Amino acid sequence: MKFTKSYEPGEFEPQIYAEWEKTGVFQPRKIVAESYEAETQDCYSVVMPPPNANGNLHIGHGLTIALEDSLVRYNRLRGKSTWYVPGADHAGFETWVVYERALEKQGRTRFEYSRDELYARVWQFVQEQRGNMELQLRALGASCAWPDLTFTLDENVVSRVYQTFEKMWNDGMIYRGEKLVNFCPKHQTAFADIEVEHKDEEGKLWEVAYQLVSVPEDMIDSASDFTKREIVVSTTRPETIFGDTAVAVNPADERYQDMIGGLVKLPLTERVIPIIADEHAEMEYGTGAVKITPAHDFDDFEVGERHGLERIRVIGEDGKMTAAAGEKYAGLTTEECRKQVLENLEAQGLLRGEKKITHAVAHCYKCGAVIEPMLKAQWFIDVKRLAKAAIEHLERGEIKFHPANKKKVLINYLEGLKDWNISRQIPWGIPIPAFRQTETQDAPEWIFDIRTNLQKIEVGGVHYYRDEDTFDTWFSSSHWPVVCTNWLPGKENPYYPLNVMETGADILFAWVARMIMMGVYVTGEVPFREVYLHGLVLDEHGQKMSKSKGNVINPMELVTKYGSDAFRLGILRGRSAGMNQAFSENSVMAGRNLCNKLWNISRFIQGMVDESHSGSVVAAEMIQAEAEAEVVNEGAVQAGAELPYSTDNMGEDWICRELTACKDEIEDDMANYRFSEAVETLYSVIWDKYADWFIESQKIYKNVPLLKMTLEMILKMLHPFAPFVTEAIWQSLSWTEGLLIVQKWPTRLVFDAVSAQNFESLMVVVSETRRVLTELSGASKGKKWTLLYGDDSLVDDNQLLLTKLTGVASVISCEGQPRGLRLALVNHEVYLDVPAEIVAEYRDNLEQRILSVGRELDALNLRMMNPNYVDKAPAALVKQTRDGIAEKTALIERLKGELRVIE
RNA sequence: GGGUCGCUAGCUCAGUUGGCUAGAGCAUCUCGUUUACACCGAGAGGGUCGGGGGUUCGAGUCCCUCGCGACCCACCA
Repeated sequence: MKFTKSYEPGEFEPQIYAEWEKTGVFQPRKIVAESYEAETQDCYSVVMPPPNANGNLHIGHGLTIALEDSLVRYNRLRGKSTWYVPGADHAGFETWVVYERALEKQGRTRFEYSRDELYARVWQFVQEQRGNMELQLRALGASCAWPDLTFTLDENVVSRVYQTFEKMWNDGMIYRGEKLVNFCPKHQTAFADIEVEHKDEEGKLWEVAYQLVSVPEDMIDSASDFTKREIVVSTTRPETIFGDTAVAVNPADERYQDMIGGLVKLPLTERVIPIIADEHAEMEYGTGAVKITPAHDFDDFEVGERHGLERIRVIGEDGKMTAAAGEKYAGLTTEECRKQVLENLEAQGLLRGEKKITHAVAHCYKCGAVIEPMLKAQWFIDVKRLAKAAIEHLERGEIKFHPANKKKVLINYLEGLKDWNISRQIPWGIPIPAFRQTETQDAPEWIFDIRTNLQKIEVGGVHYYRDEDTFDTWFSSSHWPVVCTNWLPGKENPYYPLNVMETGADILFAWVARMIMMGVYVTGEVPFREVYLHGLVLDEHGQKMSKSKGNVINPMELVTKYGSDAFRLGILRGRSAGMNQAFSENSVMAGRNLCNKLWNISRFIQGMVDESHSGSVVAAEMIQAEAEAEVVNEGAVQAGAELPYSTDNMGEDWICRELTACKDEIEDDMANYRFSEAVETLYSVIWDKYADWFIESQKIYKNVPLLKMTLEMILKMLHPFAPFVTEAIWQSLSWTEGLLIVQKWPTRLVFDAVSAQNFESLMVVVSETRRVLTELSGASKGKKWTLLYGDDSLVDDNQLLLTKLTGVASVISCEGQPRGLRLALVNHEVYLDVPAEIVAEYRDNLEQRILSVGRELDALNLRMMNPNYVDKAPAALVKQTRDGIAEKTALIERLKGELRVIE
């Protein structure tokens, strides 16, 4: 391959990915087999949160892949047998909604088909749509084990879920109960608590008078005129009046003491209901009296339980009033009914007031419809036991969280968790393996059986009928780490628990909590050792992305435009665990620029390598020989150290030091999931250090073996984050072999510390010279000045390098006769040989500089004058301050000397 | 009602256990046709770290308090 002038990601990415995949490097080296001996230390496992099988990847997936794949590639380079298991989600409800919409477009409804027909149709639909997301994962560079891709409806998933269900069934943790559930009338299904969205909304609180028809006997005297009396209740849902079975007041409420135990006539009906005392009624709220509708309100349901009240369903699953509401109202929508009820109450003079209030209203998270609390027989899991065990493992510190505070948040959630409704009335999902004795919806006897492909089964001569409901997808996906790693009871599995679970912070409760509960329940172990939660990717202004706002960023467009690596680098930068953070194309552009920079660094190095093998080698060697003649390499390499190259100048020791520090930092960052910092470190070492200083210095002193070795090291270190460009370079270089993806992570380099330090000192000379030169450029544009030096061996040894880096005409000794402008350097005697009039022009700058250094000096002196500081601060710090004072004092003296020369 | 997080340069964010003159990317300004790169190079400007108080020799960092913003949980009729 030949190096083009700039890196074109599109020309490399597809082929490179195909080659990785083809050669099998994504597969774990160690597989789970009968004879496998566990060497957990060598294994590293991550499972992908499964994207919707028939969907497209969004920006959140892009972040997930960037994070997970970086971890996986980093650990692969570190020699681990990595297993990154990809997944695809049948996404029960999500997909069902999409399918039902498509069905409706054809003018059909779900009611025209049987459950099995619908299931088959959605299966077909998903197969037709499938595949995009998998291509997109490849485009993002996910180095996952494709042959092990797990679909959430795969046979092994279903059978594992059934085993758990059976275990829970036998453990008495599953029960069927008629309880109030969150029901979406649009989608005709129940939801778990976690799936409903509460939104504060404007509403109205009406006050309705209920006439008393009797009072308790012992109070007959005090309420002799009770027939004229009434009790005014407060309600936000007058349409549910037909379901009222009591009016509740607080037992401590003096206003209503004499009414407790009495009866009222329910307005608009002929029914008579009791007045009861219950803590649920708050004295301060509204009138203090509340109507109780056990079949349509979660609180009232509980009140009803406590008082043994009847549950009357007045709203049906279609969201319309039932016959129980009376023939005048049956069939009306709740909204229409409310209107009529209010009108009729008004007409009868029973409406006593109305005021605006703000209250939380439950909505379907998908369609926004108001959730109707509905009385339904459903399967529930008694989660107390699950939660308790999970909390115990969490409190023992078996899972490390990033960010750490999420552990507390999770425990807090688990402690208050209520029983979990796992029945869903949608056909697309895993059928619940339960059969009832009768054909009607509810039956006294249920049995567990996994023959869910049959509607009717026979057991011991008795017929049983399948429950038509499916599992909540979170019930099956809570098994994800277990099923993806093929965990089996009694069998060693070095990939379970996972090393880390990476997913969005938004599904901490819905998914992470359930995986932990289920993992502990099924395997007795936590399912993962660490959890990394990423926040939401917001748009560039910090706004949530949404279709309606039109600010959605498509990751695939960015990949096409700037390359996969650029996208990955861009999305990782400036991002930390658990935080919702803004994202813009700018950061992707910066990533693209880095890729191009590295590409050109490599192109340049390849050029030097080629040169050293060709005819022009003579010229190169001459320069090098010339350079070496000038260099007195004072810093000896550490005794006993063996180097794969020889260090000929200080810059080489310096870059070895910097690259080693970089390597250490990346290891530290990755151990702590500090992706952004790792990328930042690499960015700075490649650009600000390697390219700006080392490569520049290598234009004078060529050390080809070192150039090769350091470039390889950089490629390896950047590979986890920018896999394509690094592999493309690796493939394009003339001397490298094999695939970069399976190379060995670099080791520390040996360097001479004194030499490295000297180079840094020289860098200061260069920077100062450049700064002064730009400041002078106005008056003396285009002229090339000479740099003079006095008693300065470091400068003396590096004339060529200084000339190259500063762009001066030459660097020569002033031979004891200093002239021109002295640079404001503490440890060096260097002059810029400009005429006196230019030095005079520099006078203002000099004065400013003196003032500024003076201020710094004052600050240091002030610190030293504080006896407490000298006493209590660490000695090293105090010494530093002292040295600083000495340096700055000397510097000021010099600058003042300059000023005197000018005058 | 309970809880979490954030407020640092024009923008988006770093700043790990308190310690040199608070950093980066992008943006802005000046200069630059040095044969790896204009997806570049050299330089510059820009912050009383949300307000107030406290602890400390020393606070962006720890504590208290107030303000603003975001999010999560919760059955207030």
